[in-house]
Amino acid sequence: MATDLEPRRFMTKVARMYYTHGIRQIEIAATLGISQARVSRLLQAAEQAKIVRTIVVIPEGLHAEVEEDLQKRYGLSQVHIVEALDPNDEAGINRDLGEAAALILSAMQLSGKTIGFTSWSRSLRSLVAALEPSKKKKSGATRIVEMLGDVGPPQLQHDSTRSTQRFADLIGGTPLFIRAPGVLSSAEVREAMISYDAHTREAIAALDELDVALVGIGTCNIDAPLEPGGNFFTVEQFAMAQSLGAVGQINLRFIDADGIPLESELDSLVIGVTLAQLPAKGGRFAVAGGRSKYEAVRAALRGHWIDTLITDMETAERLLQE
Amino acid sequence: MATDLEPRRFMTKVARMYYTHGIRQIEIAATLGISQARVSRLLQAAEQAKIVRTIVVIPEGLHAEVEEDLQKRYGLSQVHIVEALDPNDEAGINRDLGEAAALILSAMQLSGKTIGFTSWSRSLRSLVAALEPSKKKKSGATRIVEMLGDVGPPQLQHDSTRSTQRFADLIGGTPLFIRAPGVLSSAEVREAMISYDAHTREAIAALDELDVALVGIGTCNIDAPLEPGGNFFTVEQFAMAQSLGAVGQINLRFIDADGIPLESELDSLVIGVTLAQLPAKGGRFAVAGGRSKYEAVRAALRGHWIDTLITDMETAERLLQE
DNA sequence: TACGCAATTGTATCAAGATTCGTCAGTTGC
DNA sequence: GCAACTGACGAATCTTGATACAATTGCGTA
Repeated sequence: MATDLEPRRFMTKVARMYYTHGIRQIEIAATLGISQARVSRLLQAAEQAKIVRTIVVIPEGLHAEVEEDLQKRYGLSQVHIVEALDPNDEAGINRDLGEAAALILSAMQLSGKTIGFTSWSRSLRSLVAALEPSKKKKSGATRIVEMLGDVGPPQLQHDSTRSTQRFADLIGGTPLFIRAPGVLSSAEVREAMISYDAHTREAIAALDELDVALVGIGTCNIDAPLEPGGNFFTVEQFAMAQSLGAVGQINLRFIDADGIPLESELDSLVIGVTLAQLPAKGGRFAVAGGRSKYEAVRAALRGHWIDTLITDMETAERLLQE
Repeated sequence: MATDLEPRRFMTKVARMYYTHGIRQIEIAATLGISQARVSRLLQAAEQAKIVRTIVVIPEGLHAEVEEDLQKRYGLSQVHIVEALDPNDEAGINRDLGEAAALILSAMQLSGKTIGFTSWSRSLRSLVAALEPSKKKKSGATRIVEMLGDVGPPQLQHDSTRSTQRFADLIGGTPLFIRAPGVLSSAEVREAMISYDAHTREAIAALDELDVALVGIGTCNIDAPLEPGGNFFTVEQFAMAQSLGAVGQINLRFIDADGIPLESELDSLVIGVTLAQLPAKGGRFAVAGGRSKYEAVRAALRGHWIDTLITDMETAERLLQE
């Protein structure tokens, strides 16, 4: 009888009985005339189908003190701190930061804005993975612009493109892709690449009109999934940047320990946002944490290249020391 | 050290480990050096403290067909249907409807609006009970206006006032109370009561500027927590309304089976919103269901006094028959 | 029609999590 | 200063929920 309800309906019914009304599985089974095992499985399915969502809200002001200190110290508009489970597990930290960032972002008013996105950043891809679909009205005026061309191996490029697409879908905007390598072998090739593709030109033009930028902060090393050369900097180029004093980079624009941009011929090889193009105060987001990125994050803060930071507790505390 | 911050922090940490990372309670206990029992208790506490929220999303379009049919049939802008566990349990239905309505309402843009609220309605009080605090910026311009004076015993009046207050808090607006009985013994007393209190006058004035109204739909009987007489209609008055053809009432304004307002001297005894004051199309909300209210809901729909309905499946299907 | 394969469901069992109960530390009151 | 009280905690225990496995159903194919 009740069994001939459509599966989704049935799942919802059971889920509501279990979670909303707090009825035990056996009782649900009894009233519906099915076995307890089935109830258990239906609940699993409901969770799988995202009918049931269990979220852990990080209470506002949990880390209020540290957050405020950081805000004052570096003149930031917003700071969010996530407690890391294991300070050594950078992948885990990135996931956690991404989730937190997703919550923060979904609470923001983004429609109509032009949003720069760095799809190769792991933490930002985590963000997208954690974003929940919201039924906000789609606004065609909202644009999601990639802020850097492709970097790394083809697999990563796929992931990146999918992230941008999904991000745009979830936020209800139009994605603008940069379908060109992020790093090229010479300034001439770079020019050629830009003139080559209309979509890319459109995206690059949009970089001048960013309202919000989700930037990636990186070290001066080549991280795991990236490969030197090809469409990325070579080991030598990184070494050269370091010899100029670079301690980190923001979307592949190198900065020194004080956040001063280090201009070099490397800049002319990159297809992507420049530091000067970053939006005005209030729209410069970074999601970055973990020990390896500490120097880079500090430099970015010192240079005021970001004003909204989502990071882990350990990094936050180190940023406050000295 | 920090007063009650430490436990919350701990709860959050454990909750994140358990729910977000899916670690078993024993393992959490092991890594944190506490017992499994404590982990279990912390998780309960976290749920209690609303740090962990488990919500059952009613998938969009689950009842699409019935909802659309209802929309067309009665010219409604929105219909939401909730599956009732037990069609006989009116209290349960009200809770369910309230929860659903809370979800819908929280997805709406309400800031800056003037919102009429009927605090004695059980389903609307359920709505408030189910509303989650949202960290939307408080807008002083948002006003929550009571649409009816006090009815029923003192306890109910307390609950009503608290509901209105809480609703205003959660939505981020200012509450405007009507601190006067909802039903008076004569038109003269009514006038006197209105002129008596400045707050009440202010609230009543706001009723002319409603953007959204959350109305209560009622039968022509005296429901459990209400008492005849005093600040409510007497049995005789209800009987009189029925003899005029009333099958229900919207905030104590009687209507017949076709939704035609039944004007009588009873109207001059009520301190509250009039049907003419209801906002324009799109802002007339009703949360009502259960067998007893069917006639009244149908009448309200026929008269186009509401255009957004949240009801239960059984009522919805009955509304589509005949 | 019979057979085989896969998907679905229930039974029995096992693991995970909730709860009971006794202990202990910190408070209150006399 | 010493009961009596209160609340937090962990070990043991009991309950609840997940799962392995078997039975059953449904369906396409020979």
